[in-house]
Formats: sequence, C-alpha cells, structure tokens
Amino acid sequence: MTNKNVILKKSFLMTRAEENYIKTIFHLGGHSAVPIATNAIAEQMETKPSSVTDMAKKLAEKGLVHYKRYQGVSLTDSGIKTALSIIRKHRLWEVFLVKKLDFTWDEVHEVAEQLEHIKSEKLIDKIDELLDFPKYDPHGDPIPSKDGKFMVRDKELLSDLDAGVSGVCVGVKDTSAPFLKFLDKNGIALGKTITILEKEDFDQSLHIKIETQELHISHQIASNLYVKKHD
Amino acid sequence: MTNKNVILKKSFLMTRAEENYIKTIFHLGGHSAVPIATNAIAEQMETKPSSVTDMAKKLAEKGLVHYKRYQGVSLTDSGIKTALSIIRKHRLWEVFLVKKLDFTWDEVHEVAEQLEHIKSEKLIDKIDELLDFPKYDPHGDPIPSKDGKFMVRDKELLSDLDAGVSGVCVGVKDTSAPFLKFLDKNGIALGKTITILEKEDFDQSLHIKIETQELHISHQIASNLYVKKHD
DNA sequence: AATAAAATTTAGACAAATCTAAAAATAGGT
DNA sequence: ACCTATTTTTAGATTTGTCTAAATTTTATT
Repeated sequence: MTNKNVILKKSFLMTRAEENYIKTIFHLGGHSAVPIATNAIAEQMETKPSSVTDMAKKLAEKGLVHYKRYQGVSLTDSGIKTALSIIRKHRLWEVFLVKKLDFTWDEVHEVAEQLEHIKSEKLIDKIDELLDFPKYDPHGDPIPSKDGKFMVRDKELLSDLDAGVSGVCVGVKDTSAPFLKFLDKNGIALGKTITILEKEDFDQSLHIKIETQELHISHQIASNLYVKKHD
Repeated sequence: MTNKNVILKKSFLMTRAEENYIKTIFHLGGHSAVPIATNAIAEQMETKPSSVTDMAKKLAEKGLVHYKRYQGVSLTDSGIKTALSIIRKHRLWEVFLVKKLDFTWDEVHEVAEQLEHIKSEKLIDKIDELLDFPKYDPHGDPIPSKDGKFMVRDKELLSDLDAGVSGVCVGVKDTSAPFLKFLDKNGIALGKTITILEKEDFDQSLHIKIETQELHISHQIASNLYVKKHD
C-alpha cells in the first residue's frame, strides 16, 4: 500500500469527533504555522481543555496535526486537506438545501453539520454536479474544489467603509439564525447593492441605502456584513 | 409535556446504534407479536448475542421494545413507528440517489445506511416532495408515508410460479450489489415483463422470456425476484 | 528574577457500545 | 422426566470520547 493510500484510508476512517476537531482547528486558523491554543479550541467546541488535549494527541498520532505539549495545535498538510474536504461537503450541502429544497439560509447550518460527515466521494461529487459546481455557499463563503483550492474574493466589512461608498453584499461573518433572520426582515441579502449614506460618529451606526430602501443599522450589524466595493 | 411529545423527544435523541437495532428487529418481523431471538438479531447485525441483550434492555427502558429475559424481543407501537420512520428515510434517500444523482440500484444501499440517520424532519419531507412522493424504492420496496402507512403490493416470487405464467418484475428480495449487477447484466429490471417458458424439474431452473430476450436462470435467481402476475 | 495568574496536561472516573468467557435458562431427544 | 445441547444472560474487560480535580508548565507582573 502506498503512502498516499495510507493517508486516504486514514481520512476515510475518521470518526465524527475527529472530523469536528479538524474542522474547528481549521476555522480557528490552524492551517497557518501559528498554533491554536487548547483553550480556544475547547471554547469554540463547547468542551473542556482536557478533552482537547486528549484529542490533540490522537490526531497527532494520525499525522493530522502538529502537537507539542503546552504549545497548541496546528494542522499538517494532511490535516488541511481533510479540513477542506469536510468544509467542501458542508458548503455544498448548504447550497443543495437552499437551491433544491427551499431551505432558508438560517436553516441550513444545523443539517449541514450532519450531512458533512456522510462518507461517499461519489455522493458529494454528484451533488456538486447537480448544483452546477457552485463557487460560494448561501452565506457567501467559498466552496473548496475537489482538490482543495478555492476562490478568495476580495471583500470588506461594511463597518470598515466610509460614507458615500457603495458595493454589493457578498457575505456574512456571523451565520447565526438570529442574525440571518434579522437580515431577511430588513431586506438585506447577498447580491444586493448597499450604499453608505451617513456614518454616525457617536456609535458608528450607519444610514444605508439597500437597493431602493433606506435603513439605519448598528455597528454590530455592519461589522458582520461583507461587501465588495464597486470599481 | 404531553405523552406524545415525550415519545417524539425520545425518538429524536436515539443513537445510531439504537436506530440500527430497531430497524433490524423490524426487518426480522419484530413488528408482529412473535418475538425475535437474540441470536437472530446478533447474526443479522454481525454482532454478538451478549451485545444484543444489553441493547434489548436499553431499548426496553426507552419503551421501544418488549423484552423478557430468554424470551426474545418485539417492537412496541412506539418502536414500530420509529422503525417505519427510519425505513422511510432509507428508501426515500435511495430513490433520491437513483433519480437525481444517477446512482445505480446496487450503489445506493451503503450510502442510504448513513443518510437514514440524519435528523431533520423538514429535510426528509422536502426530499419526498422533490421526488414527487414516490411509493416504492429502487428495489421495489414500499416507502412508508409520514404517518407510517404503506402499500403492500401483491407479488409472488418468480420461483413459485408455473410455466406459461407471465407478469411484471416489481421487486427483488436480495438487494446485494452482486445480485443486482447480475440482473443488470442480463437485462432484468423493475417494470419489465417476464414469462416463464419452461421449468426444469431437475434443478428448478427456468427458461424465461424477458421482454423480447430469452434467458436461462437458476432457482436461486428466480427465488429472489418478485413478480406481479398479469390479470 | 521571583512569584502570581493563566493555560495546559495528567490521572482517574464515567457512559456508550462492544467483546470474551463463564454461568444460567430453555428446548430437544430419548 | 432426565440429560444434553443450544440459547441467552451475566460479569468483567475494552475502546472512544468525555469529564473533574489536581499537578505542571507557561506567561505576565512587579
């Protein structure tokens, strides 16, 4: 058996728990050289630091993470590949749920968390094909391709832009149901044009125009909306 | 909280292992009053009888099975409902894989075994709708409705019919990949008309006509094909 | 540089699901 | 009805993933 096959075999027999750790470490930035703290992982996963330590050892044994006692965790190349594969599945399933089954963007996360662990390469490739190879998920996040590459769209937080600037809404930072429902209620959606009419010095809140409608939004809202500026 | 909600809540937090036991017990006939032997369950699930005993106690505690020491296991009403819900999901996913993703009927079982455990009522109802509420899965097995009812089509094993009789192929008993691939190779598929031309006394093998083509099949093959006789 | 605070690891325990080996109950044959 | 063979259960161990509490290492502060 070749070395490559060993890695593939390993990734095939990963448990749900292992996959969730790998995914979380990736989202916390563990794909770079900077190691992620045990505590940070524990907090994100709503578990205890001691559990993270145990899992870090196991994942290190499997060659998925770099781990030195007291020094935190970062992903190996194999770990990054695994993380991207899980994220690819998660985001493709989200697109499927919205495009094919009429889920709203605040309903997809929970179900995709389950579907991302289904083991079948053919299944996810066929879903990809059915959806016509989408590049972004319903929250504007890029979908890694089969070989782990993905588009990084240049985008800025609405809260970082100045009055007068306008652009297209291309993503959300917070993907929680309450936030997404708030956006729906106020007519904010991906693809819509947003113009900053006025910026309030006192609390950083914004007067914006979204398509034809005018709206007042807090800094907190604006700092969770990604916009691509018009050229 | 009403009694009904308690049952629903319980079914929601069933583990994968519990669901697999319930499903197996149903398939072994545990929905009738006749209890299923520990050994039979163990053999079907490729596990040990002692493991079955442990799980039987747990499922009895949850009110899903009737269990008395040394007397085998049968499903309660709640257990039957649970089993039908799992089987519904399994078969709907099979239809989805074949109709929407071009899986062949020998490829669907393994993936559906995973998909059947996804927890989302909305998801499976939407899949049902997307498929236009199919009544049968790709192997001809009936799909229970949301409320647990399903069609029982009258059908007979090809091996039980006499020479001269003809009918439509409506199902397979064995759903293993090798058997299904054999059928594909020989042009046998659901919906095709089969006529028994001659029955060999010696080994019960059959000369059949399938649509326009003639074929010789063993008793073993014939005893795994369901046919609905022409009126 | 010493010490206090914070982060991390270890040690030991627990629940779920499984196993093996031994004990107990049932069923079958004469 | 008795004895044997089979089935089933119990008891105790194992693995995975988790926890708490205590010990250790790192970091921050003076």
